[in-house]
Amino acid sequence: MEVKDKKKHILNSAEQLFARKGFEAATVRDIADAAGVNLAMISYYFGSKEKLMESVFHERMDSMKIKVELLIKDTHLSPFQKVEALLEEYIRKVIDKQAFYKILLCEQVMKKNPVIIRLIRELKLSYAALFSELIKEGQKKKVFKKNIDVVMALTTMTGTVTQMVLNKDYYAEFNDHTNLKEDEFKKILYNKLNTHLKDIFKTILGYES
Amino acid sequence: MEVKDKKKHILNSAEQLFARKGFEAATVRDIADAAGVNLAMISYYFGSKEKLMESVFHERMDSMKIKVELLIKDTHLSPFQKVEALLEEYIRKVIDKQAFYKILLCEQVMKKNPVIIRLIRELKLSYAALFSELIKEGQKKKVFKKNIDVVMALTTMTGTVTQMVLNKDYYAEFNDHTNLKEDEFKKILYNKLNTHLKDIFKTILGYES
DNA sequence: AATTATTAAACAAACGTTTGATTAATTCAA
DNA sequence: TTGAATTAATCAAACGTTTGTTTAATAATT
Repeated sequence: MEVKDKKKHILNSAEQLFARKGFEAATVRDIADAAGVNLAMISYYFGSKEKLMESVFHERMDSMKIKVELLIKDTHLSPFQKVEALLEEYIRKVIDKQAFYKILLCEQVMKKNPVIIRLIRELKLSYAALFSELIKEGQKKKVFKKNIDVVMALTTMTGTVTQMVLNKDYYAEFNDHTNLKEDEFKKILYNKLNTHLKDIFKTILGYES
Repeated sequence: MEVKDKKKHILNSAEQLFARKGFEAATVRDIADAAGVNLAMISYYFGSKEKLMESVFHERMDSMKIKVELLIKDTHLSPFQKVEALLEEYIRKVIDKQAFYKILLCEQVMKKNPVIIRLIRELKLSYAALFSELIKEGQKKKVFKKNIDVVMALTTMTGTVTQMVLNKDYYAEFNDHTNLKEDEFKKILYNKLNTHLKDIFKTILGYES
């Protein structure tokens, strides 16, 4: 196995175990075993357990950033269609990368690792900047109302989706989806979150379809 | 100091440290030091670190349950006023007990301790039952629309409030509230969440004021 | 020949828990 | 109320594990 593949294996195993057990409870021995590599390779490749966590973030954060320019500059889409696209992409990302979003959540609670805190901050600011831009455009075109609270709106978006990832077992139980395959259930979850948040954002933004 | 007071001291310190550092990273020595008691007292009183965590949950969960009967049976309130009351109480609880809600969040991610999982499950089911009851009443009186997704609605409620607790520093920064006293900021947070969620729930429930 | 990758073993530190001795509080017959 | 007997509370020290990390030897690659 190549070195790059081995590193990726370690990162994947670390991501899964950090999400399932938390940073402290997931031992480097757990991670090494899960990745099928020798214990010492983790220090050899990443320096330390802490830096391994930072590597997970560096690796995964990139895929979390939303293609800003593509969305902003697309003249074929209305402001609300752009917001819809933002919602859709965010929901899809979280559902696809549930493990990482669980880690993200815990790190936001602990606020221990300064490198990670900065990365999260940058991600949040980029979302806020993009969303502000979309809102301004909609307000200029008189389809969004004034005095929209950007942070509050994003809080509902991220909060609803994140909470749903945590509650999905209850949701499946409540709606008799326990016998569904994972992919099918994910699709239902995605659709449900999509229509739900779209409706909510119509209210928040003042848009009427 | 009396034994009961000492136990409460330990529970408080444990709650704070579990919220700040997480279950694994918060050591029993940390907790004992913070509570001003000898290390061995924690095993002596609570049996183990795990059972200490369970005691924190048993102690705090009670205050989390919403007074169901009082709300349901109050004939002076309209269905939406009851939903408003539910929202208000939930927001107030989370803002007041932020430390515990952070622990709650992490435990929902890890799902490690079976005792705690069961407690969380019971809490969620009690909220769902109460909320379903309110919705049915509103539908019978023709002020709420049909086909309301209970889990989804509650997910937005809990998700928005929980996420705001995590994002409150960004919120303060964005809205120039960094120089406010904690109590004043809490009040602003409470009011903002209240109006925000009230608006959202008007959409979700179909109520028009 | 020189660099890189891999390993089993060992490292010191920190962990939750227990021990055994000591002190404080409570019980209860005299 | 007294005072010995019993129980409960407290503590410093030590327990055996487990932790993340390092070492030093070996294998593979360049």
